[in-house]
Amino acid sequence: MATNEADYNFKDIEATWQRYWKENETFRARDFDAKPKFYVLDMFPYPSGAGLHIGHPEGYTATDIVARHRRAKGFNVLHPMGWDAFGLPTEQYAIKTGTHPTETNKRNIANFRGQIERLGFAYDWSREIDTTDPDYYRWTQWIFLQLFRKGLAYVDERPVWWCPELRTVLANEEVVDGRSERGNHPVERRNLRQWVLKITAYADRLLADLKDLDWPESTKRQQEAWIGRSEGAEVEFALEGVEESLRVFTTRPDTLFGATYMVIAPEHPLVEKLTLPENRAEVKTYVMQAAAKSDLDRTDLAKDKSGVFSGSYAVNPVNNARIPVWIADYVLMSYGTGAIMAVPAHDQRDHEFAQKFGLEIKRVVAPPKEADPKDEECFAGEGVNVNSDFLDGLPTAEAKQRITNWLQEQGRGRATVQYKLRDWLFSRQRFWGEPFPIVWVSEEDYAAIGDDRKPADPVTTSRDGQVLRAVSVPEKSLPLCLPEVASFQPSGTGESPLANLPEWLEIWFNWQTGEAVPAREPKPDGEAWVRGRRETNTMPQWAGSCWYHLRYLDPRNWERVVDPKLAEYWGVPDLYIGGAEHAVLHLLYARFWHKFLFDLGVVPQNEPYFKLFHQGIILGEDGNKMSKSLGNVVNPDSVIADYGADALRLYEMFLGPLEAMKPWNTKGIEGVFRFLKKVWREIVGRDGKLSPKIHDGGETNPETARLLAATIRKVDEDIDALRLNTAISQMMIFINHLQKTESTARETIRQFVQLLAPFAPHVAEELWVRLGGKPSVADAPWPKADDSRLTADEVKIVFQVNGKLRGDAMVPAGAAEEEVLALARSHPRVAPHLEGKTVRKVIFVPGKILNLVAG
RNA sequence: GCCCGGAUGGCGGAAUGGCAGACGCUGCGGACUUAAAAUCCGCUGACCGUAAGGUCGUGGGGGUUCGAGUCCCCCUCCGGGCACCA
Repeated sequence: MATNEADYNFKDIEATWQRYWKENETFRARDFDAKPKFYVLDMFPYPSGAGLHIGHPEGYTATDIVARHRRAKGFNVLHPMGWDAFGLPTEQYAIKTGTHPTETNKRNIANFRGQIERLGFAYDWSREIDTTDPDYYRWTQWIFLQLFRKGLAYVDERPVWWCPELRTVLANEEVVDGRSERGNHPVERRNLRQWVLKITAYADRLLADLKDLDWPESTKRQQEAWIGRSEGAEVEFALEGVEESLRVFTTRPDTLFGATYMVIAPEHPLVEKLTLPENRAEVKTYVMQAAAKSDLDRTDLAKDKSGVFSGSYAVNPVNNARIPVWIADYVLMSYGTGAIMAVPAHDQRDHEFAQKFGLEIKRVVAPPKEADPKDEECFAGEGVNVNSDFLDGLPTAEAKQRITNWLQEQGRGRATVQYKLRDWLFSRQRFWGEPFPIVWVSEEDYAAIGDDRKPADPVTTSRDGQVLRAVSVPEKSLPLCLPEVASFQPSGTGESPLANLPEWLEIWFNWQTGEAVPAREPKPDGEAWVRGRRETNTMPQWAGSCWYHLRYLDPRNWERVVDPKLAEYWGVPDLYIGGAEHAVLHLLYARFWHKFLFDLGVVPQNEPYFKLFHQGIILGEDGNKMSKSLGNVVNPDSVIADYGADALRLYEMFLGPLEAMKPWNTKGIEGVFRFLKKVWREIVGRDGKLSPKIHDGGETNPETARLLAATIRKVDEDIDALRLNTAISQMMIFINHLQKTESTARETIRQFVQLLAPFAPHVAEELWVRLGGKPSVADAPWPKADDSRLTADEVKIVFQVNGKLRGDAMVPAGAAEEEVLALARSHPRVAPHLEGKTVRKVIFVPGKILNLVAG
């Protein structure tokens, strides 16, 4: 017991019970316990220097309530917490102050952990993980090496997003409207050599398996749209005067007869060959302009079409029509084949282009009669083919089939599927990330190195004219730790600060043991030593969070990512709660890695998160997003100081539906604080002893018994459905009722305290003890609702006349229609409305309503 | 432009097609107090009415139904996502 105090002293109570939970390891999850397991996971935070935000406890409280509820219901609950600690702010701080990120990180984590502990969450801290801990990133590197060996990690020079402010490249997913997702800095296209993960190899599965996931529909749709599967056909167009043919992708092969020109992207490899001498100057200018255009300009909302004629012609395979080949930046090199057949009569973009440049528009699909006549000009819908020779009269779907078969027979095309999803750009030019466990060696040395260090197809680059090939360091030698650096500034050459460390970078490398010595020293003896250069890129912040849900199962395992028996026992999270902002970043990447690990046999499930829920955003009191500049930021520490953690937890849940965006209201927290004080007063008398209202023996007040049963049932169901706001309302109704009663059975109030415990655990522990319970209340089995109390002898029937409420009456539960009808007719408020009318129809819903239709 | 989600008192919100506004906040009135705080009690959608009671009312318009906040169609506004992806 914390105190013998008469008043609700949340400070003492919360400190006491937090200490109790820690000392007794109350929330330790037991491996292989015979109870059914329940794994509930929060998206782990980035431990920023700013400390915990008021939004963090929202999701964390929700999972905590679920975890404590499940525990009370007899589950072996795993509820862990950790740190997604690689990231830019820590590194920026290091650049500014010279403080090593490890130092900053340690401090920030201690601060975050303290804040989280003061909220009283039932985490199993023995499983705490930190993505920047070499013991953790060792396994991030290990998974990368498996990807590398399977050919799913490769190096490619390609136009990538470069952020000059951050001095690093960013993935597609990290760029929003031409700006970096983190920090909102402008980004530009640069051709750079980068590590890329072949997430596209999993595109079909990432899409198809969405159907098995219990996720918010909007998030599933976002992923679906991001993966962007479209079925269509590839068609080969012969080119005049050029040997190569031009391959295009189209989703509308049925409109092939309407193709009146072709467009290739300015970056298309055939631009040069297709440009006739007299067009050269113009094309060159255009291509250069397109290259200089920022992507924001290129995808500008105005979308003013531009392009130039190459001078060359292609041949439409279906009718041998000669059609001009244009170069235009509305065709993207990065999608499909970088070339299209333009059908201006049936594609909006082609139509705009054709109009602007006076190109032929040939209609080949007749719209259905009900189509909007203003679509006459350009009809992109489905209809019936016309002007299409052997396709005439066929509806779109059949025409597609027919022409695709024809192309296949002619060897001029085939059915294909395209995805919008691009491979995942995986390298960053930063210090504070996982180093790639990769060494670059010469072609000759590569040949001598064992196959278990290489992918089937070599990953190759060139440096200063020399061809280099990538080999993995031996798994046994992991982790490859971040070296000490003098400066955290990126190198001036677009490489990470690691490139500034010749001792670390240029090495003699023993490919069998992973040992390395600086290259300036003499080559050590032994056959396995080769000259090597380390990879200087580091992994993006997403890497560590791709698999952290697995490490919690077995956080200190030195031999494996996770013990298969533990992976089997705990499985994947039964509930995952976190923000919706990760819909296509973390949640897509983690699915990819998890599926890959499934394929390797490391885990027995093919998806990491079957049930996902997004908590909403808590806005400032003024209804705006909380921000320092608006001065509307609410600090959790000061709320805890003023009202306590229990009140904060309760209030965040009481604000509204968990998934909703809702404003903070300082007055509102006083309401839940008042509720806690009322609960306290019902149990603790003014003298600090048990309230004299509490009696032993059974509950004597039938209404109390009924309301208790209803409350148990509602709180139970609401927690399962994450309707935590209405669960709290119900508890308020219950306590308001108790306040009006003369006396309450000890057992009644004990059960109520159990219901409160997941929401306000500290005060519940304290009251539980004061009621004679043995700590912890978390160990007490969840109360069962006495359903017999819920079936009343009498029910209220509402009387309506013509659908309007006119009165009500209590009737015996099983009352027959005739009885109720008689009551209604004679009801003083109903009768006047029936005067002079005949009842034409009676609708009777037993136990609910009697509606008289009269006229 | 396309795809989602939403709109309910002064505010946050509640409501298996069946009493709209639970619960909380705010406001008003009252009790306790020398006083204040705290606590407790009552009222608190709009309009008409002394009252009993009545009329209206869930963004707007239409529909289905004995009955619609809830289901269907159209529109407005707000939020989110995608956006030249062929």
